Amino acid sequence: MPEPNVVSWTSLMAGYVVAGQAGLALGMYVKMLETSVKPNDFTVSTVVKACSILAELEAGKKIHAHAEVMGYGTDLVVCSSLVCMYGYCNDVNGARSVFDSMDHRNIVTWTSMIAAYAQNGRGSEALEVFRLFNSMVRVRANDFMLASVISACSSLGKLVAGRASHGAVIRGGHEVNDVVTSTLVDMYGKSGCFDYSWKIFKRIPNPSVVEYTSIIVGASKYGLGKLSIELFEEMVERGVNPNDVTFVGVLHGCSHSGLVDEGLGFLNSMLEKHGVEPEAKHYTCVVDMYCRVGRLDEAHKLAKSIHVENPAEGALLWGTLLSASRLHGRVDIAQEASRRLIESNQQVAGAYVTLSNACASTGEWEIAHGLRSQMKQAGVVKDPGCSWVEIRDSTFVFHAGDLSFERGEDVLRLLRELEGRMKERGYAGGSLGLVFFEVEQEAKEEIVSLHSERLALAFALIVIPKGITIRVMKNLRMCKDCHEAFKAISGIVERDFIVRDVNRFHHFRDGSCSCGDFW
DNA sequence: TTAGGGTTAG
Repeated sequence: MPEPNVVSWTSLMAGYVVAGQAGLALGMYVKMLETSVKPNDFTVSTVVKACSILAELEAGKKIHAHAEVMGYGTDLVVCSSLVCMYGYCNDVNGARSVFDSMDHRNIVTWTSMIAAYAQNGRGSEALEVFRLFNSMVRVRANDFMLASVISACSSLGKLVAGRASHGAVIRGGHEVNDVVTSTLVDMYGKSGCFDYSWKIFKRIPNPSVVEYTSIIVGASKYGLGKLSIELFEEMVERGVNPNDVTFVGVLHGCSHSGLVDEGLGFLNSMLEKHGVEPEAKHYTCVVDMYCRVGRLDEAHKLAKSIHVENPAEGALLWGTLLSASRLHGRVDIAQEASRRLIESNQQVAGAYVTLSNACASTGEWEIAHGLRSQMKQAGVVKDPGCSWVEIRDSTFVFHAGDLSFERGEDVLRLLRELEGRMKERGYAGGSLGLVFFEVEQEAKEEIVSLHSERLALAFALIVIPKGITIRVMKNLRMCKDCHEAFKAISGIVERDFIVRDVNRFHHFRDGSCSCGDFW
């Protein structure tokens, strides 16, 4: 074209974006600025989208500034694209400030804001914006918005809100939308209702890779490793190609069900059979797999050989090994793992605490105390974790060892009783977290170091009236045996409430029982 | 010629 105009330039950039060449779209924008053709609002929205895809925050900010100067700072579409861009680049506050600055918003703007929160692990704020949308806007949420809302519910384990959103999906006729169904499969799986997940999944005529992956991840988290392998095989047979996330899902399943050989088989088949290059996250699953069956040295050897792309990836890898070494009393490996975490400035507080606990568990009290002092001196503070349980509309939060809540005494009494009965039946002591320490040579003092999850569970057992079905996750950091014993003793058959941990779905972590057994 | 959604290991 002898004289491309603004529409020609913008079309070309939009074409690059569609074709997955967002970098080239940005390059074209730079070229365009060298000509006499001025960008318009359409151009700006397009390049902002390119920045979103590339997660290029700095470029995005420059374009944002430029847009303000050119007078597009109040345009609805430009602003919506900016909200989305800041969200994709993990600058949620940036997204919110654009959102707040807008005089007019439409459903796309609202959805972008909700998604920005949901994608950045800020589910409660996502739901808060959704509530605001419902109170301010007379338009009904559509499939795009509901997908983000349901995703926020699953990250929070909010089954009540998730069910309500499912209702909105049905009323709006969005059940056929595959993005929506995959969020539902995921949400029910993460909220303790695998049977619902399964029902929804089974009704999908031709599940996509994401829908298959969601159900595989769900099965894996439930300790149904064999089922997750069967689902994987079924999807391959049906010609659906697994992706990197799918492999994380099956490897996770193998790891949590003690299927080491099967897991290694999957790792080795990834590239050859399925064209998916194994990454650090896949090797991390395998490290976890070795750890759960007590093969710490192999896990350690593998961890050392893995190339990590960034500190966060390394933190996941070494954090896995660190907690397993603590559980197995391998102070040597724990020391190396925590050193690596601290040096890379990742989860520093957690690394100190876990190493200190590892030393304490092998009786090296002086080192354990020394590490705590070091933390104090360095001003490193560990945020206490918590668990919570939703009963009807209320949420009850619990912290480890803290009994200062209503009916705290009753909870302690119940746990003592259950613990006593488990011991009578020959299960290892400490399985409910009541630990006895030698204090001052002779006196034995009971120190309550109850896990927050168990407080939440016991509280629910007391508060939920008899006659209501109680369902318990295969969880609570118990091995299979202790879990079965606990279920039998406490008379729990099924569950109707869920105990949540702040570290997302901690309680699914079977295989790491405090009795020390692995399976 | 423009903006929005899903699955991921400790």
